[in-house]
Amino acid sequence: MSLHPIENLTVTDAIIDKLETMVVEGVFKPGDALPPERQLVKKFGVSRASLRQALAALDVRGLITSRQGGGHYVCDVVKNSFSDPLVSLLKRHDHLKFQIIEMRQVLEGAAAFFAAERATDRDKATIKNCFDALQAMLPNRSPVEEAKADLNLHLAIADAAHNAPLTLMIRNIYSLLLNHIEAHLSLVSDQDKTNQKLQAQHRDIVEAVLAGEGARARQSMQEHLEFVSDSFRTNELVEKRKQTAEMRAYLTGG
Amino acid sequence: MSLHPIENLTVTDAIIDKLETMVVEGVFKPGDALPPERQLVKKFGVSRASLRQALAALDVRGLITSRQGGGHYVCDVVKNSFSDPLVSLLKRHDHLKFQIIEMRQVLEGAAAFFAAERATDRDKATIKNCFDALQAMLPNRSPVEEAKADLNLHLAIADAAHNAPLTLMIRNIYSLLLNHIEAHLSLVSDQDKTNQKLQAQHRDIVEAVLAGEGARARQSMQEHLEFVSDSFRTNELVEKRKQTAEMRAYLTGG
DNA sequence: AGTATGAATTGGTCAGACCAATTCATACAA
DNA sequence: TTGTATGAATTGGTCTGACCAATTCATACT
Repeated sequence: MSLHPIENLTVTDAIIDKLETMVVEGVFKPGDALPPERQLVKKFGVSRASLRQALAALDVRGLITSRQGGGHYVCDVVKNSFSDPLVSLLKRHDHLKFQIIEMRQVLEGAAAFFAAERATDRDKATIKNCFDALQAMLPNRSPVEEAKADLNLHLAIADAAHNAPLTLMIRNIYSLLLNHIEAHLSLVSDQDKTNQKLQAQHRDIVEAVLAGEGARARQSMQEHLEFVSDSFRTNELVEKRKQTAEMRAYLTGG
Repeated sequence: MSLHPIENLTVTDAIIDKLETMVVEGVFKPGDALPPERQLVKKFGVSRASLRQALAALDVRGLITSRQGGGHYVCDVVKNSFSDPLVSLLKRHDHLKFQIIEMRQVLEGAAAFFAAERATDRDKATIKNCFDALQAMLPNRSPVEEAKADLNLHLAIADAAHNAPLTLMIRNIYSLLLNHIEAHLSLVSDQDKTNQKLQAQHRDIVEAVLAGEGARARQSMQEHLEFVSDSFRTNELVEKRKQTAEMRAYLTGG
């Protein structure tokens, strides 16, 4: 067993490649323990430092997990597709979420402004349809469907801004925040007061856009997102309290 | 099952978290070199092995790249999910350039607003230094240097907004438009009237930011970029006419 | 002035030691 | 027999210090 770093310049990269291959080829199956570090070191003829760097890399990639005193274990590789650096950053640095939401206010505010100034008749029809669909959904109370309809309205407005990069960016932000948005909407789905406010805000935005009043459209959109952002924060606190309660129950109840 | 991630038990994880935070917070900006390993070791009070394991993890995550004998460099993390699609779009459709410039107005306007509201004394000092440097450059008439100083001022303001995603996005847009910006600045470098206006606009922006007047900062920034954008268009037309003339001469002259 | 050289800097690797958590065989007790 | 302590062996986590290899940069030379 020889490690020939041909394309890989560093020993560490070669080890990563080797181990990765072995996992993929099924030499080590999911759930299996890797041989102990000191054994791998002998087998590969490398230092423990290099080996451990490689193992750290594989850990980050989600291929293995490690337990001190236990060993290194091959993971059930499932969620590897979600490897966007921003996603993982977002999970580890929660405050970034609110910075992104802040940026969303800026971008969607601008989109609403441009939409009011540039929307074609076709755009306006689409926006109105989305709004009607969202409104017709009130008696339903299906958070998932409502979230989808809500999203459609916002995207219709973004499209009407006729600025492709802007639309693209707004879509990206939505995909980043999708989980949070869905969670949030299902939390507030039974709060009548909140829902009424949201509907009123949506109506205001749509009216402004259809009337071609750019400044008012931007203003309404930003106030709307400000409200959503606040609700976000509030319900996040509620969620944390719930988790605390569950944890307490788990620890005391056995 | 764990409701929330267990505390960081290992030194390596703590280092990863630390460095990640520093990158995200903008302590190290994209393209910057990290301090040498031996220096970080002293600063963090950890061993080089642990530090290097953390660096390996950040490398896998795409936050940094390393060159032997060179150093560790911060990557443009947001590039992947935000501006990559933009690059291909821009190459395929040139007219998108002006839509991107439009978005630049939106983003930098917001950045100026936030900067006015949030800039620390340190931020303000940096902004003022950049402005002074730009102003001191007038007699020089070196378009390249002036472009760089101009860029620095805008980036300093973006940093002062204290919104990491926003800052990165503005940086990305600059890297997208860099060629265009340099070309434009060398075209207008001998137009005294234009330069005077640009200086006055910069002064107005800086004053507003330093005075903490958000609305005025945004307004000034947007007017400034509107002016730049117009100049862009004009000089592009000039350029096209030149090309047309050359083409005609080529065809008729033989 | 341009270039070449070599020392200093900096990342990459290695070796050996010790610490901390886990594992597991053994001995003991119910 | 079964369950449970106990403690040694195993195994991952960390530290130290040394050396190698690529890069960088100032210096001297042409």
